[in-house]
Amino acid sequence: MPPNGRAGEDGATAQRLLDAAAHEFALHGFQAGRIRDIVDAAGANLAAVNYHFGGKEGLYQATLAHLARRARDEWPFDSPELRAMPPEDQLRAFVRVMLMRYLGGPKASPLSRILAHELLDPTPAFGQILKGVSQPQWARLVQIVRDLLGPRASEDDVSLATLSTASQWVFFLFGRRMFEAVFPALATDPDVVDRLVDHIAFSSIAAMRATRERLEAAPATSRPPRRRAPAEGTEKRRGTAKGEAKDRRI
Amino acid sequence: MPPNGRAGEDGATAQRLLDAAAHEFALHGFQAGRIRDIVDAAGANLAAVNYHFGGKEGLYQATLAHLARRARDEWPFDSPELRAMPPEDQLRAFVRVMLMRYLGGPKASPLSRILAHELLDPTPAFGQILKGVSQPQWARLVQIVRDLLGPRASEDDVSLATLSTASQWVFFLFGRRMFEAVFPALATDPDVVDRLVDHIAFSSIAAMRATRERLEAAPATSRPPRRRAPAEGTEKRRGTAKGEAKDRRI
DNA sequence: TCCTGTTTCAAACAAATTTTTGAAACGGAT
DNA sequence: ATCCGTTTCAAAAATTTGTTTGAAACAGGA
Repeated sequence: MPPNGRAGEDGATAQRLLDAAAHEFALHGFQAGRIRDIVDAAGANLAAVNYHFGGKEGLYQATLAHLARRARDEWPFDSPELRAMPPEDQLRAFVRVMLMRYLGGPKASPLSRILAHELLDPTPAFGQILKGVSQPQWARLVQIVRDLLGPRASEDDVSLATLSTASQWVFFLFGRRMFEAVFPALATDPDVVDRLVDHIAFSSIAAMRATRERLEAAPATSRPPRRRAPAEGTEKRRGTAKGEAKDRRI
Repeated sequence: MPPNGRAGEDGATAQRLLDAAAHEFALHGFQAGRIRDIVDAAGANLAAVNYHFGGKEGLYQATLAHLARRARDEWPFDSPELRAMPPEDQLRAFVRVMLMRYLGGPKASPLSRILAHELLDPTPAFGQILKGVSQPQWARLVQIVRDLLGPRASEDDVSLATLSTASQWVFFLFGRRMFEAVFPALATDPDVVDRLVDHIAFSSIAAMRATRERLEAAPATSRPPRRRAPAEGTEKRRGTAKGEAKDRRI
């Protein structure tokens, strides 16, 4: 009989399963990820997943924990040395780390891709991964942006500028294939990442400088001039009511 | 016996199936989308999908075709009137259309979300949807950006600026949940879309203006100053070899 | 060596999902 | 009214995929 189901990262098999699971879940997400493919890649028996992790969901959880731990070590986006630099350089360093995570080829972070799947079709683990992985990064970036925008910037100004900046690398979390298809010349440049870092840092800083100038010119409001009016934004979710099948989806 | 399996959009049932399928596939993608949920939502029998579309894959194909046709009509991003405006206004209009597609609540385009799923975990339909849906939009945007950057801009300059601009709305194709979690104040503003349009247009134009100034100041090269060096970018795909199960995935 | 707890394995099992089937309902034309 | 092609339906097969099982292999210590 299995000890309790609850195991973590002791045996060599369990370790190989975690690595293979990271790959598979990164590629296809939780629901579409096949545990048969995982055990094949890990050279393990089908029952190993249940023995070591108590099931597919347990393996997923363990994989997330495993990856989160590794990501913190391998791609630090914060450090005392960084904090000592001017905000422009802090931003540049931040951009580099993020782009390496997303475009860094074999070194790219599977966790990022899993987060992408969770964003599109969340599982119960969504909240946890958002809080543990994304929030710290956003918080750090918000600090940098606030420095760049200066004291006149409102919270919303900072939020908007943070979004615009981050989106320029978050794009590659999803859009790598689109990038390669639409801009093949750029995408095949061996220096892509460097050129992207340069460009994103340059244009983000330029945009924020312009915003700062606007804010410091007009002392009254902080919202840019409006032109048109109406909008809305809500959307349905998959109801947990309607006694349907298992709720592997949120 | 089914006529041939090949049907399109004649019967009322087939139409309802298409609508329900658009919703389901937009939410969960092809693989995770359940045909049982589709027929339930459409008030049709389980066998109807096979009768009318020859199977789940046929329904998916038909849904894509159906949505592509509708998207062209409902959210035009190009027109003679638009072309007559100054490029700044063209960009603003473009941003608005795209944000409405992604954040427009019930009016948001299911096709966009399906594209998102395809980007993350492509099916054989990926090429078709990229070519038919995305490419025209990118091409139009590239034109606008080229106008804004002026004649000194190289192809790569245009590509980079296009990416930076587009990424600011493409973000919301995937990141809506993140947006809501990280910037709740902004996300619940009833005027979000308008504020985002204003901000994205403003900061994109500011960034491009800065790039243009840089280009026109230094006549020689067109690449911004470098700082660090190395990088790479490749990644494995799921091999079609290794006689595995059906290749619903690419 | 023998015992004991752990790990691996092939096969069976179970649950969920897609596909098929054969009959019934339907609707218009003869 | 009857015929015939089309469409719908409930039920059953087939497939895919996660889980369980019972035995065998393994490892370390009495």
